[in-house]
Amino acid sequence: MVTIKNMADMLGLSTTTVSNVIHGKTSEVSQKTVARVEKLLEEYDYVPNISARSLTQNCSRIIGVAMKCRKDKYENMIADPFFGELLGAIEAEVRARGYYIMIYTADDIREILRNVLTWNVDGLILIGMLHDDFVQVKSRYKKPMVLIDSYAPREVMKYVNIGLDDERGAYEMTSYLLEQGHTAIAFLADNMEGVDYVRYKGHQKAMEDHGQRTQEKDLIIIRPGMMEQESSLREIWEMSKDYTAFMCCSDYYAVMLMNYLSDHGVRIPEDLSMTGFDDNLMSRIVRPALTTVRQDVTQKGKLSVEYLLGMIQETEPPEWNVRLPVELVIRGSVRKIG
Amino acid sequence: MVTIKNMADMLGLSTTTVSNVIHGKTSEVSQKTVARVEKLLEEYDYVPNISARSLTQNCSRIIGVAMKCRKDKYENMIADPFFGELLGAIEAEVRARGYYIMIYTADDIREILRNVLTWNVDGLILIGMLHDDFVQVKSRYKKPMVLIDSYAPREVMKYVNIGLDDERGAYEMTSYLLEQGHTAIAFLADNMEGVDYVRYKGHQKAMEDHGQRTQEKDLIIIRPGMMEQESSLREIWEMSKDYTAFMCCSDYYAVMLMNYLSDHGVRIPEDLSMTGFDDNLMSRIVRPALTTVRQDVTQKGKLSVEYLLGMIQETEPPEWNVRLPVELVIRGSVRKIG
DNA sequence: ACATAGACCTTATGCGCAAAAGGTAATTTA
DNA sequence: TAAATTACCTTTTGCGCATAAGGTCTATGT
Repeated sequence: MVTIKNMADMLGLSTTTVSNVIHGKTSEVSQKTVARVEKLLEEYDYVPNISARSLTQNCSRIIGVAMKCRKDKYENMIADPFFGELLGAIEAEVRARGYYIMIYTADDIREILRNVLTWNVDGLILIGMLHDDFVQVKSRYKKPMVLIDSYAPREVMKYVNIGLDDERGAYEMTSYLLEQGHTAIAFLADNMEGVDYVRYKGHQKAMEDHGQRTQEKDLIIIRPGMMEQESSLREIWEMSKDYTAFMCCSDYYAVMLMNYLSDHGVRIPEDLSMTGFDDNLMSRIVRPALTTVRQDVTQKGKLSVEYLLGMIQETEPPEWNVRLPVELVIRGSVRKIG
Repeated sequence: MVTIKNMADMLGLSTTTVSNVIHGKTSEVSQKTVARVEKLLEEYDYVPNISARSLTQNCSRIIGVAMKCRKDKYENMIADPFFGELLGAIEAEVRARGYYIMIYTADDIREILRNVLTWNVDGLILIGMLHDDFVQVKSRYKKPMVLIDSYAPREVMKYVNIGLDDERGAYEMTSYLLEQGHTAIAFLADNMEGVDYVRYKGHQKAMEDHGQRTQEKDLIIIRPGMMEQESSLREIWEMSKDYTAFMCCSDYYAVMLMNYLSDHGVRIPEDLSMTGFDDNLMSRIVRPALTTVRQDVTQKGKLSVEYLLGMIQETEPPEWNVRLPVELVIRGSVRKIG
């Protein structure tokens, strides 16, 4: 490994001078010396050691991307088209700005926290973080953070919170289903803590506004692994007989379900209408193509990096709570009835 | 940030003693002191600074994952289900073994190399690397490397090379198509340098073994971005009239194409049969479900980490050239003709 | 002629950690 | 009883880098 000292020795200079050239502080070095140093750096293709730099500057140029996930979902996490797209967008933007990303996934938030601290990351992007976990992170990690899809409570709003207008998205989707004559709607959600809770609220509101009421039994919580489990899928299939429409909180669930159901003779949308959320690649390639709520995942990722790097450079973000617009995308998975 | 020195000062000990406790070298420290130190470490939730450790030990516990990709594919790279799954598997395995991963993507291999060197990564996983680029990496990076889907030439076989039995996969698929009566087969590939070249060879061999011959015009090279471009898709659509089957080197291409073609009135498989490669989630959810060649991407990722970490710990890998098995998966996208 | 200011260097220091080398008692061994 | 060993510490050094604090020499002003 070639170091600044190597370069300095070869040139008969001090490390300071070489360092100054590297950092473009050329006002303090003669033109001639600058040229000599630059030539040698080029020749030996000098690359600084980030660890060393990180030690002195107390900044690592690393952006941490943390998402809590259950053990049984580890491998599927990044593979999930939604996360993949988001991560890809974040990665591209971070790299374009000369930073690096480090991905942390674990089911224990403390493990994530330990990793973040051990690397001394300059800023953190938290994806889908729940309240209790966020509080833990906040108590130990004092640098800038951006939350994505995290619905943190108001009192922690000193951190940028990027998400969708989830309530509106769900409201519009439900309204659309109602307009198409559906009233027996099952709502399939991940859990009732984060984003999906807000979506459910939007759904409820739309139902009420149209004179319908929601019942607890119509809310189906998808536990991890259920979509890959024959028995769970079967259960949902049996429930489907009571409904004319399934409203899912993600394209992934909708698509997996459509797949299973149509394999078992349920015709979509003739027997059952189906909607998703996100507008992934998947929703476009299935048949019937999925009626869903579009969000701009790339924009989400890009924006979060922009805001975070801004905060790292100590500029106040233009907004603390960003709600990106959603758009109803009508395709072929919903049938008009009645 | 709490450091070893902080801890030592609070206890009236030297940093060495604290460091020894941290590293479990308790034979050199009295029981009583060990207990005192451990209590304080726990209390303050001490986390080592990896940068500092990396400096002294000359190892970073980072595994670099590098893939070259063109500028116009940046954001789609990780989002691609194949890469997502692979990356997810690698990430899970690396984390389970106490290492970290850093992802490097760029269109210029020198930029990747610079990043790898700057972080002093302990080992490198190169995905889909072409020969010339690999030579460049090899000339500057001297630590263990594992190649995935890279078809490096024999002389560099000191590095573990993990891939599929691509030739066999393509051979079997072509044989199947021939058995179903197809002879007018177009072969859609990414380029003729890496994996796809070997697949094409397998295709050719099968054709020849069955008394058919391949012509240059039947080989369609998919340039980046083509699958997202109306004009290119239209071109391919027009070509489709000359064939009874399209054999694609990835599920992604097959699915995107199926999508476009069926939107334009081409019935699959009635008018055109279609096959993929990989057996992604996508291939299962499209209709008709895609006939494809299955590979175990998770196994691929896991194995590459296993081998790499083995090499880092200086054990010779059991194999230098790993060809994972492939399996023909027959679904509904190929029609029997004649 | 002497102070002052720049231009262009170097020396010294410390980031947090690991490990080699060096202590000092208490305990064992021959 | 002296030498050797052991148990349990500390001091010192250096990883590669950035930077504060010092140098020395020349040009400029009065």
